[in-house]
Amino acid sequence: MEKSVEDVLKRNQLSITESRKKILGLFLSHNGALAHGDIERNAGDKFDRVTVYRTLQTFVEKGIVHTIPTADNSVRYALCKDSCSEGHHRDHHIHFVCSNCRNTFCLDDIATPDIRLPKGYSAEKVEVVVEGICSDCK
Amino acid sequence: MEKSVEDVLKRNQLSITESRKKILGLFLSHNGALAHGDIERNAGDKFDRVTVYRTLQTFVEKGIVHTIPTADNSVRYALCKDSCSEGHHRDHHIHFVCSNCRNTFCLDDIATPDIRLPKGYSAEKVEVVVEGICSDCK
DNA sequence: GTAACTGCAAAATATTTGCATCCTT
DNA sequence: AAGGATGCAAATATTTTGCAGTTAC
Repeated sequence: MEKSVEDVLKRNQLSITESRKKILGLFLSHNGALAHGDIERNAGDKFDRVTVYRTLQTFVEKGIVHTIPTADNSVRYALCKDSCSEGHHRDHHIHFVCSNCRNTFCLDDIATPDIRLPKGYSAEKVEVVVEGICSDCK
Repeated sequence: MEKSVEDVLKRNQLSITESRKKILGLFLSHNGALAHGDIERNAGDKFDRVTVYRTLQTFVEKGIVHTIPTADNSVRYALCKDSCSEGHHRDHHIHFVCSNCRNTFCLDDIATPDIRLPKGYSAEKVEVVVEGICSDCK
C-alpha cells in the first residue's frame, strides 16, 4: 500500500513528500469521496491547510483525483481510475451520494447513459449523480 | 411579465418586495441558470449582497428555483418548472452547461435516464449534467 | 399595527498569494 | 546544488448572523 502510493506519485512525476503520501493514502484507504474538511480532519494535525489545498489541486491537475459535482456547495474529490491520465480524464462513470451516511462513491462499473439532446446541442461530457441509500445503510 | 412575477410570489405566500421582484424577473428573462455573482452584477447596485443571499435561499425553500450541481465550485440557480412545489421538488430533468458560453440551461423535456444500480443501492434522485456546445454556440 | 424584509456592520468560513525556509532528487 | 514543496502570514473572497430601521399587508 505504501508502495502503491509512491508508485502513483512517481508515475505522475511528483516528488514523494509526506503530505502527498498521507493524503493519497487517505483516498486509497477510504473507498469514497473526500471533502477538503475530511482530509484536514484526518491529516490536518500534520499539515498546513494551505498544503492540503495545493496538494489536492496538484492531484486534480495530474488526473489522480477528480471533483464530484454536488448540488449543495460542497466540493468533494475522489480517486480517478487508472484510465484517467493528465488532460484526458474519463468521466464515464456515475457518482452516488448516500442520503443517510452522506458518503459519496464512484460507481465505476456503471456507465453514463446516452442522452438524446435537442437539435443543435452536442455533448462532450456527462456527469451523473444519484442520491439514495447505499448498500451499507439500507 | 411584471404580472407573472407577482403571481409567482403570491402563489408562494411571499410578500411582494422590490428585491424579490427584481431577482425573480432576472430568472424569468434570462432562460438559463444564474450564479450568485450574475445576480449581484445585474441587480447589485440596488440591493445588499446579503439580501441576494436571503432571497435566493427563500426561493430555494419555496421551490421557486433549484440549485444545479457543478463540478467546479460554483453554485448556480435555475427556475423550477411549475410541477415543483415546496418540499416536492421534481428533479427529473437534466442540466446542460455550454463549454463555450458557459451558460447553463435546464433541458426540461429530457427525462433523466433510468440507472441500474448495484445490489443494495436504491435511488431517490438522479442529477444529470451534460457539458457540451449549446445550440447558440455551435 | 404587526410581522416580515432589508441594509449595515461584523463575525465566521473558505480560498488564494507571497515569500522565506526546508526537502527531494 | 537546484527546483520544487511546505509553512506561515496575510490578503481575498464567500457566506452567515444580529440587530435596528423600513416596508408590505
